[in-house]
Amino acid sequence: MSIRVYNTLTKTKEPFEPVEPGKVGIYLCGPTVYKPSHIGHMVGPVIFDAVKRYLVYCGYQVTWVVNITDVDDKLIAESAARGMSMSQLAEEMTADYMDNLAAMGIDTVDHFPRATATMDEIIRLTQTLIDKGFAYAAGGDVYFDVARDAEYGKLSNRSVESMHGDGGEMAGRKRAAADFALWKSAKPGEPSWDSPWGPGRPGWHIECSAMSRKLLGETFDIHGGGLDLVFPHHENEIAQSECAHGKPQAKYWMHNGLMQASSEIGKVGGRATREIADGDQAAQESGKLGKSKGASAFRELLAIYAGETIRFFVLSTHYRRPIDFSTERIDEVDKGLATFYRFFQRYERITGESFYRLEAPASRTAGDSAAAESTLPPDVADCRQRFLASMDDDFNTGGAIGDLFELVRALNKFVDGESLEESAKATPAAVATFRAGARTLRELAATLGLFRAPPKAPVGASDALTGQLLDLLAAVRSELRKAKNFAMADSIRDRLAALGVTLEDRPDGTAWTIQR
RNA sequence: GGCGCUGUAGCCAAGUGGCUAAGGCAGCGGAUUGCAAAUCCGCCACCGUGGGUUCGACUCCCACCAGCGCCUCCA
Repeated sequence: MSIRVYNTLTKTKEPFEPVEPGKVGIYLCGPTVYKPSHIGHMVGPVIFDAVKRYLVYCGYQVTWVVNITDVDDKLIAESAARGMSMSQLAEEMTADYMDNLAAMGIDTVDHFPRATATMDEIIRLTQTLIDKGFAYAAGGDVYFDVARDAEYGKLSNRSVESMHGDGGEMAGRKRAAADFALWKSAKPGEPSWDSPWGPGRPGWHIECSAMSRKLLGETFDIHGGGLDLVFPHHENEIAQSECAHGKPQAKYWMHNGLMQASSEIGKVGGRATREIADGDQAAQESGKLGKSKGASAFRELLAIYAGETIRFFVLSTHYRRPIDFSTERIDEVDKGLATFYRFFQRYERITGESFYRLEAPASRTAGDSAAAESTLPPDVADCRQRFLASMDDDFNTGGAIGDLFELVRALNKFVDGESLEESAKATPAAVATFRAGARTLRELAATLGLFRAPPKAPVGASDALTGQLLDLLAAVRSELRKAKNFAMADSIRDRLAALGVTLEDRPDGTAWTIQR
């Protein structure tokens, strides 16, 4: 009954044991805020939100840090192109990022440190590396001397010799092409900070070393990020932090697979794609989102889908696997998600209370004793065990969601078997058992950040008059059905269906739902 | 070229050295329904190809094929 985590550093699943018993520090590489976020930027936060919730559920005290890199060459270029200051641009894009996180229900991040607010620590860390002989100043720049770090390359499993880059535009100042900048001198007109080496700005990787140390300490538990960051970003971060501190930076390195844009062309198959790929612009869009011009802003996606739908979509696959992004795929998981929402309505019909107000155990131990002490519908306890086993195994959210589907089915089956929707047949004991089962669903889903609040009502449904009119139509139709005028009753149902309203005739009346 | 990942039903996707290989979407039967919807039950996979290890592999090893990522822009 212990959690196991896949560690990029060792390429194996390891038992999860925090550096300090009971406490967990997580650092996730956040965005460089120079453009609005796209769906790829949400993958890590969604996954680690679930990781944190699950760890908290398991009794750990978790501190989760997501950094905001608000100084960088890309920010300088973009702000210049837009004719605004770098800090203005950063502020705007940070707000966009925060809005997106909020829409996704990601409210578990404890700290959002900004690079520009960590400048003292960055400069001190750079100085430490120079003092210890791991870095050198050259013409206002400071570079990390890769040759001095015997362990360089251990994360991405590559040797310094194997790197045959040209060293970039600053190659002339570097001792070796693989050396990377800790500090970059400012060109005229660029934003800059004073430093012992003259005015300049931090290199790309140093800010994460400084911020993680500041908030989580020299050695913390989990460092996360996209798979694309393994090299060079995390490799360099490890080099900086570990050479400066003389101890491991993070115990576990977790990397999530990347969201890939999937176009129709990309799906045609290997050969066809190959042939097209050479010259066709569209074919290039079927690839990595970060590079793709086709990756639209995340807020546009949120205009179509509820945050919960996207969360469900991301979590339905194992985090280390790449996910193909397509609206068809999202539509598909959305249909599965609707099964849960229907169940919640069913729950409300039976118990008279909202599923969302159901109090469930917030910790695993509380859940264990609740499961042991209360009478549960058949299979519910098994589903719970399988769910926990899935999550324990490297946060297998895909498997866990499968277990949730089985749990709902067990609950629905119980409702059918006990005729709980017919008040004459529903016994208080059976309702209590049902409620305990629903509580289990709520308990487990909460660890994935699912079903915390009712989904936003579709457009129109929030309009009181619309609801009243639909109630009226349903009532009229009920009269028609009683009078055996089925032709007219069916016509109403068909015509409402054409408008996107589904009617369900139940023993106790007719329910309507508005499709998106 | 170097490092690494993936290949499971029409589609998406978990998973295990050996009972009937989760789950979702789609489809097809059935129960239920005035008919539907919803719900429940049932059906639908020999796990890329070829070898090897083993009493036994989808699961381990090798080769091959296909797709993908990284090798200093990238969550």
